[in-house]
Amino acid sequence: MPVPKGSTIDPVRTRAAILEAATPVLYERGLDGIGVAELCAHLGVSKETLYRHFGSKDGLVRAMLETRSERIARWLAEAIAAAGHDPADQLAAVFDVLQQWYDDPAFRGCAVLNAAAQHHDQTVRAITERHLDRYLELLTGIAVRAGAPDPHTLGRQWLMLVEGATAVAAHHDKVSAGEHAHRAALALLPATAGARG
Amino acid sequence: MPVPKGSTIDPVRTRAAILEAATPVLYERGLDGIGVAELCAHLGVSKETLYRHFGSKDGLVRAMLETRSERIARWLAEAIAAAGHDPADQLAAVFDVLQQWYDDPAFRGCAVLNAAAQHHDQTVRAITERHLDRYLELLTGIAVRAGAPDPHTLGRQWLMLVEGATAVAAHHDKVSAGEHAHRAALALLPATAGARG
DNA sequence: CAGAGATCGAACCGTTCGGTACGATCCGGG
DNA sequence: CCCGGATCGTACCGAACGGTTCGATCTCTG
Repeated sequence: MPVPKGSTIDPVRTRAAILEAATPVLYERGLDGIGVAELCAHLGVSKETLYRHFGSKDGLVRAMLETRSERIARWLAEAIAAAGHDPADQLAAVFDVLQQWYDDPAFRGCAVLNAAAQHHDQTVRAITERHLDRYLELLTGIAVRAGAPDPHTLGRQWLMLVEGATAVAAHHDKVSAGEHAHRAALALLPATAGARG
Repeated sequence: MPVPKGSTIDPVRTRAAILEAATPVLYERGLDGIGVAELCAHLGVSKETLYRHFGSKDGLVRAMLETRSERIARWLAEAIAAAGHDPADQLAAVFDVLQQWYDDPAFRGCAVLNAAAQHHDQTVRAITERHLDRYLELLTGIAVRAGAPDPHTLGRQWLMLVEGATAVAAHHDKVSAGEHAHRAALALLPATAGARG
C-alpha cells in the first residue's frame, strides 16, 4: 500500500510517495507516453489526490525532474567523496557510477535530457540547464583539485564525455561506454595540465 | 507553391516536397508537439495527400528521420573529403561543421536523438542506432588514417565527444562547444596512438 | 464520539488527437 | 476532348487526453 487512505495521516508523505512512484514510470514510458489516468492507476492514487498535490501534470513532471536532478547530483557527489583525495580516483568513481547506471536494464538515457527533448517548455529548459550546471560543478571541482591550468574548460570537456557516453550507451552500445569515456577523460588530464606527480 | 495541384504532374515530387517542408517543423516543434492538421497547414498540403504518401504520421516521421540521418552523414562526409588528406584537418573539419550547426539559432540538438528520446518505438530505435553507426564509421575512418593503434575505440571516444558537445550545446551553452570538443579530440590522438610525425 | 480533512472511485467536461470519407477541382495523357 | 488520377477543403469519427467534481469512505484529532 503505497499511499494510506485516511486523513491527516501524512500530507507530505503522500506527495513524496507519488513522486517516488511516478519517477520510474515517467522515465520508461516518456512524459507524453502515458496519460494521467493510467499514471494514477500505476501509482495507486486517484486523480484528485494527484491534482491537489501537484496542480497539473506539468507540475508533477517539474517536481519529478527537479527531485531526480538533485538526487543524481547528490549520488555523484557522494561517489566522489567516497573515492578519497586523489582526483584521478574521483574521476574513476564518476565513470564507474555511470557504467553501473548504463548496465541497468531500465537505462534509457538521462531522464532530464530526454525530458528536455520532449517539452521545450521554458521551465523544463531551466531545470535541464541547472542539471548540467550541477554536473559541471562537480567535474570542475575534480579538475581544480587535479591542478589543471584551465579547470573550467577541462570540466566542460569532461561534461561532454559524460553526456556523450550516456547518449552512446543509451542509443548505440552500452558495453564499456563508461570505461572508454573514462580513458578519454584521463587522456585530457595530462594534456591540459602539467599536473600529476 | 510547394506542391503542385494537378494530377500526374509528379507523384514523387509531392512526397519529396512534403518531406522537405515537414523536417524543420517537426524538428522545432517536436514529433508530438504538433498535430497532423496543423502540420498539414504548415506544409500547404491536405491530410489526404499526406496519408496517401506516408500512410500514417509515424510513417512520415520515420521517412523524415531516415532522410535527415542520411543527409547529415553525407554532409559530414563531404566536409571530411574537402579537408584534404591530413587526418587532423579532417577532424577539425568535423568540429567546424558542428560548431556552425550549433550557431544556427534553430539548433535544438540532434533531431534523431531527440526523436529517440520521445518515441521508444522499435523502428525509431533502429534508425537512431544506424545514425550513430554512420557517425562512428566516419570518425573511425579518420582514426584509421591517423594511424591510431586502436582506431575503433578512438572513433567511439570521438563519437562521445561529438554527441556530448551537441548535448551540451543544445542544453547548456553553445559557445565554443565545438572548439572545446575539438581540442579534447586532438588530445586523444597522441594519447592513444604512437602516431603523428 | 463528533468533526475535519485526505483520499477513493467514477462520472463527467471540453478539447485535441490520428485517421477516414467525400464531393469538387484541376491537370496530363490517350 | 475527355477521362483517370492527384489534389484540396471540409466534415466527420472514435478514442484519448488533461482536468474537474462529487458523494462515499476512512482516520486522525480534539
